Amino acid sequence: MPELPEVETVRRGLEPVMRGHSFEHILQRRDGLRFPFGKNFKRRLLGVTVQRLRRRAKYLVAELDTGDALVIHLGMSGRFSVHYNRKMPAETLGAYIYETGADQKHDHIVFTMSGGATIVYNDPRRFGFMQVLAQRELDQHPWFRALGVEPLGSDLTAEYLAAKAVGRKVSLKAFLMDQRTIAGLGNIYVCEALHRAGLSPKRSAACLATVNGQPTRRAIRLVEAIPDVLQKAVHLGGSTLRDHRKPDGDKGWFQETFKVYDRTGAPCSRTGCRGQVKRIVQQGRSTFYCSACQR
DNA sequence: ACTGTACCCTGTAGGC
DNA sequence: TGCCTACAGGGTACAG
Repeated sequence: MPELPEVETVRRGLEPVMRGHSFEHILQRRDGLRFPFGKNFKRRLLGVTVQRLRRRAKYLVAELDTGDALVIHLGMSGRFSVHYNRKMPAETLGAYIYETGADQKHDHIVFTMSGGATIVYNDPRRFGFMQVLAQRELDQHPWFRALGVEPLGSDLTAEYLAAKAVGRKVSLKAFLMDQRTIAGLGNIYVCEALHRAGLSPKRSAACLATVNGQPTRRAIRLVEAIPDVLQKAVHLGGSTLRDHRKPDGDKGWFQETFKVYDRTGAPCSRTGCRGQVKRIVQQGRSTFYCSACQR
């Protein structure tokens, strides 16, 4: 579900209720999600203060004053909701659910923070996961070790992409979906960025490699299109297809501006292009693109 | 080393 | 109404 813009939207919603506050109560309703939470999950959080909440790729990282970090991945259907103005001991979740009409069945974790906010993690498919890890081991942890550059920083350059693409026969779609290339892209934003860059998702990634030591125009177009589409999406609170919600419950609105994603059969929106959006399957996932203007 | 497929899990939409 | 299939924003294990 959540790609970089959705995770960043969640981070912005959680930060004000987590930063500077400690975990007062934790209701843990199962042993784990995709992976076990870990044996000392609650013990390493209770009474501990969150110093800051940052994002790396599609991970949320709550840095704690113990030197630990609560690391969270939302998988496909994970979402957080924040409830203010009511201090709710974890034991009273039943009452909370009754009051709010929340989905009890898939509410897996409830944090009650010292500042008074109640934070509920809901995840029907349970592809999400969270664990407490030592901050100093994060960089070498399998979840983080091989991640590529952040697309919104200054690290994403045509030269970087070109170097990564040398000799790669995989499709551009698969190349950009790979978190080792660029961290945080997913199906929606890869499709949208490729359309904006005018590149076919079927083309081999090697087409981005340098020619005579110079970055290709294709690589340059991509490193412009990717941050552009991500920034606009963050600005609109991400894309809500079904699950994604900001922690305050609002939807994201970027889906209203999709050029190709989930628009099979629609006329291509590029000025002067008379093509229409096609759907194909690559790596077992849908790809949406315009074969007329994406070459 | 690289590439593609199957799989984890639940819910929903669409065809019949 | 029900049943069936296909598909969904993610990542990983494995086979070739």
